[in-house]
Amino acid sequence: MSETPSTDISHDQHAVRRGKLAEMRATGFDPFRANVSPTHFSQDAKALYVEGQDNAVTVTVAGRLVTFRVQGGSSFVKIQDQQGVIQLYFRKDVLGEERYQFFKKGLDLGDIIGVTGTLFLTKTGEITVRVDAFTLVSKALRPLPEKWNGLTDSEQIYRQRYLDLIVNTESRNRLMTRSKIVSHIRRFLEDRQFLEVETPVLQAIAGGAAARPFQTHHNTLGVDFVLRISLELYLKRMLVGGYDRVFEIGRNFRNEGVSRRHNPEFTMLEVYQAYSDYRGMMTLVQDLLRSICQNILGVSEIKHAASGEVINFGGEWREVRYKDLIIEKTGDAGWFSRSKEEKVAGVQKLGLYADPKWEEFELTNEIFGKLIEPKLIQPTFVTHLPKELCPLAKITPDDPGTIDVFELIIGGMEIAPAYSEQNDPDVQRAMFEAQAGEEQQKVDQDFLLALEHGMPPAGGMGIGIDRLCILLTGAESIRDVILYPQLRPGS
RNA sequence: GGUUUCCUAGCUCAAUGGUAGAGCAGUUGACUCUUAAUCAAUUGGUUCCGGGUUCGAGUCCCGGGGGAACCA
Repeated sequence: MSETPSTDISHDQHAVRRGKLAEMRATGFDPFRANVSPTHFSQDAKALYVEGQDNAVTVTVAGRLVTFRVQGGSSFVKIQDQQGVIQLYFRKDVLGEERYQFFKKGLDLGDIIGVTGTLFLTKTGEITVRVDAFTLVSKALRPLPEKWNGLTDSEQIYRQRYLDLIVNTESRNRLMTRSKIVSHIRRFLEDRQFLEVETPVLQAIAGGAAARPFQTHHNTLGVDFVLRISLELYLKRMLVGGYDRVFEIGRNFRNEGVSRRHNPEFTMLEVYQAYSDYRGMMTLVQDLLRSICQNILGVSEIKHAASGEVINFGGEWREVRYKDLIIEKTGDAGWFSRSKEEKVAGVQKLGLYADPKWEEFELTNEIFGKLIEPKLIQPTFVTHLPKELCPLAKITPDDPGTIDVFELIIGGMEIAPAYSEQNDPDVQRAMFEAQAGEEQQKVDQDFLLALEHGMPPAGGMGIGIDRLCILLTGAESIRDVILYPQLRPGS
């Protein structure tokens, strides 16, 4: 007799689980061919419990095993579904020897099961399902991350988001809040008779913003395309087409840096309303953000994660001119009539890097971006921006150097820019050409043709959904509010 | 792109240049109201990869891969 070298696989959780699966299949049960019909989600089920009436209500619930406590002939386990966690109580005398043994030995943390049973209250006051019958409907062949510390390795959190969602309640809640915010935005706008539309991602010219686009190619047409960097120009064509209130929530792509605040693909909301203007957009965005706070977060103020300051969404929102903020910061009432050399010196004096090659408005905007914007924590409408910053807005009637726009800053971040949209095709063409001259951008002639057919006066607004979610969920990074942030492909 | 920093068991983390360890998870056993259940026993390592220095490298050096923070 040769002794068979019994290889100890007890340390290899993957192998152990595969072994359990093989055993089940050998007895004629394949969990991957089983299913269950849940009658309730976990929290809905718990809500059915009537005080003092144990085992009166029968439910079927399903989810992933996240806690497993065997205690001889009775066991408590917990399963997790979309709504959260519910405790289950398994007893040998209810299930019988064979099924109880299958439960004890066949199941592992991470498995997905369905159970039918009755609701009761444990000694310690937790509503629990007393299990009469159960089915395994998916075997987890890999173990879950540790239960107490969860998953902390940021790389694994992003690459295997599903594990993060299973194990880190905070991530789960934060990303679910994002879904609810987006859904609420749709409802809010639809209630105001805005129509949601979808416009092309593949575009011949990347318009509506200044950013480096991703290049791609259509084989059959034999044409180079870019992925859109903005939604703006196609939505405005909708205004020409007679859709007076439109919006799109869509992905934009910018081939630029990746950071805590930037992902190469990000989600924008853009809204256009005919016969409105940037002041109308102020009301709209205030109402929208307050509505999200009330209905989704259930609050009227939130704590700003970075500064610790409490941001108040109620009350009057501050409104201030760009120019006044710059003068205040530089302490120079004559800043805007200084020469370029003086501005370079002025920027450097404030401790910032200033490139002499920059345009004057860029020098000034460096001060705004680096020293002013990060300090604006409470909701602030910055108005009357220099016209060079955006070629798509109307010039302020009594100040040809500025445009009828605002930038809403909250928590030191630009949350929502809005314009009185330029609808004069000739002015628009001149602005495009001036910009094209500087940056060698192609002019979107097709858009100008549309404007020549007549676009109603309109207010337009954009909201960076990712940044809004950072703000409202107290996240530290854009990666925490994007399910699958961009990473280098793993090895 | 630059600077700094991190990568050790399935997960969370230890380890003066000198025998790679702990908790959880896993395995075996006990336990019919547990709450990070408890108790007893126990398995588990290409220390990200490739070189180098050294009697000796998880640790020091060089190159590469990936992550993070700050800067651009």
